[in-house]
Amino acid sequence: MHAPITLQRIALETNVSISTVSRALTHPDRVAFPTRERIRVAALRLGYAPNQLARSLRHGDSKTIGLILSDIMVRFHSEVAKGVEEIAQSHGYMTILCNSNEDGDREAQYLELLSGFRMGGLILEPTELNVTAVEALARNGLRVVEVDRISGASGVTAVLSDNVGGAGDAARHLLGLGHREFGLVIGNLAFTSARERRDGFLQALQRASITLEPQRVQNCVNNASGGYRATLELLRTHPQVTALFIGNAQVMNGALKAVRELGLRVPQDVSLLSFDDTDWAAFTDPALTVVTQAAYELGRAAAKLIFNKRKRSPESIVRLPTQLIVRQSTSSPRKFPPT
Amino acid sequence: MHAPITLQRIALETNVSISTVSRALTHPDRVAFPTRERIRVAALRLGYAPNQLARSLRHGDSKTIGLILSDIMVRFHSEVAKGVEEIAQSHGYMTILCNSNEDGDREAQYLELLSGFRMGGLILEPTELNVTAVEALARNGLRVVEVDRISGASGVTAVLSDNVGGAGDAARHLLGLGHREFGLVIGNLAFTSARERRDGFLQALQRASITLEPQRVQNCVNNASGGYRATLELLRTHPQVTALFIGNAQVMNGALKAVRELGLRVPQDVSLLSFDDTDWAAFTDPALTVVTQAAYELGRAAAKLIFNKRKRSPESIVRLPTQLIVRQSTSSPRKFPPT
DNA sequence: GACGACCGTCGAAACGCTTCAAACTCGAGC
DNA sequence: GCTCGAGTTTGAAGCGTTTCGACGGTCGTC
Repeated sequence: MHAPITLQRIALETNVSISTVSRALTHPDRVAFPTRERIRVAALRLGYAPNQLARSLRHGDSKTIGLILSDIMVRFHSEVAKGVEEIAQSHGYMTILCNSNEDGDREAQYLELLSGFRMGGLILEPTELNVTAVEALARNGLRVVEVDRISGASGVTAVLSDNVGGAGDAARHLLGLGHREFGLVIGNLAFTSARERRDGFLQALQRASITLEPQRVQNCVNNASGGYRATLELLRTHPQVTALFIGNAQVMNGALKAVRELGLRVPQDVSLLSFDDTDWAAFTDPALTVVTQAAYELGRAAAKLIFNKRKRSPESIVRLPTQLIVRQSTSSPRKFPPT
Repeated sequence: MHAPITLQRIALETNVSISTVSRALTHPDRVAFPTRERIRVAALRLGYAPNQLARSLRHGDSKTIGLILSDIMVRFHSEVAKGVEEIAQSHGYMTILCNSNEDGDREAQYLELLSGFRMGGLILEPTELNVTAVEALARNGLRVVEVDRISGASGVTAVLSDNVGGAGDAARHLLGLGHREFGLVIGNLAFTSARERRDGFLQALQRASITLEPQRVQNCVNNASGGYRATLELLRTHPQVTALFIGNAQVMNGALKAVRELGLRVPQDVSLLSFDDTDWAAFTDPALTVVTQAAYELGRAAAKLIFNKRKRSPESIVRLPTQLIVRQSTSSPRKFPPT
């Protein structure tokens, strides 16, 4: 409960001025050796830790970057977070993590608070509700990088998965197995990532001259119960479906539950393929065929854009490839063999 | 790239002093209505966001709490993080998240940096390598709460699962099924959580007059490959084992892989029971019997201790109950029926 | 009509740090 | 002996905010 140690205190102990203490600790070479040592030792003894607030205030930059995620408990997001944190740490920056919970108000609140921290940069998984606020930050010179999806704000860069390509791979895999009756439980179509996955899948089908009625594309919230309900609904109204493309791992969780409850066997009765790999995808029954995103790399790439002082190319979009991992949840359709 | 908006700027625009602007925005009731409105409108128009650094410097407290986790990608940890963030946010605090990766140096580095932020509190999953640093922080008046495990530092409080009780439940469940030949793949025994789980399990066995040779308790690093190797080793040297108690979900992941590779059927050949529930535990083949921790609640409880200004009871330990969830990975032993 | 009370506003100081220009110290050079 | 300059150290200003004591004007009261 002592008062915190300041430069002032060290100055008193060592009989030099505050400015000398400051320079001894931050630019040791510009201070005579004996003085420098005396100060160093005193600082160590007293357990001096520089007040980062004062330091940042003076510098006008706080050596932190902000990270606004929708839900840290979702593995994809935490993987992004770890990538960001990794790069930030290697540049001596700290990461301030905020959970928006896909809530526009909360996101707005964080945006305002973070902008008051004079951060080195901001990385976010945006909702589409605060476009003007984000644009304002970018216009004020803050580096903003969107990840996973884009809000449409101008002046920001983005790091995204190649959703169209990944979904296309998924479609081609299923087509190759002979499927012709598809259903999509795509997640929340409010996000560009979901829309891109849908479009990528549908485009690939179209090349094979297959079009899908809109009712076969289920929009739902990005969690297990959303996926559960949407899957039940889709399979109830379209029992002829032999292959389900699921938009992300959270939704897949609910889809699995639904399929089990309906007593459908995977992949004999219905093939299942989703975006996002997880620790457990290989251990589920059956092991899941997935399109995996390079989440960790997305985070790293986003953070690198913050620190890449050179290239000031606004509004560029970086796309990272996805990868199809074929396991046991997809196979040729039994109900409706290839025509 | 405009210079950031400051009180000064608003003062100029509205022809009042800086101090009046400040009061108009933070204590509106102490400023005459017309002035207050003029200022409010100007601030809004200019997009003023208070410089939190200056504000915090002045206040001597930065409205943030620090959170040092070992690995945000592990679900247990991210769940804790979300709980912490939830409570912090409800108190108007931001959470600064740092990943120590179980690396003592990195933890030390973060401890120093964070202490310079004059935070409202610090929550960490401690290694045992920085006890003195943590004690110093606590002595300086910083509220420190350890979560999941304890470092032994004095002056800090802790929020932990009832590991002994949970492991005891696990043991009693397996004993009840008739198992007598046990093996433990407990994770990293450097942590109190792992030691408590081991001890809880062994104590329960002892009550049933069963003692375990030390070789049947495998220490390993807390990740899938650690669990994989340890499980292989254990089952190689003790093929008579009919039930495996696994220390956490990461290790369980590797254990599952090992058991599969050995061609053992679960639960016919070997029963599997681990700490930590996950999204997927119910979907693995077979669905996993687990002892689940209230991770989210652990995080919330830890954060509440930070904000609980009243009770200044140092070194208290809060224990949260665990729950045994019986699924299909445990059954009566086939190889060695109950004696 | 003068005095005190009160409301609203202002100026200045302070939070802890960095940095620039100025000042000091010494020894070398003439 | 005095000057000059290199090498060190110092004082002061300023980052943007909050807050305290002071100040000026208005109004009620006697």
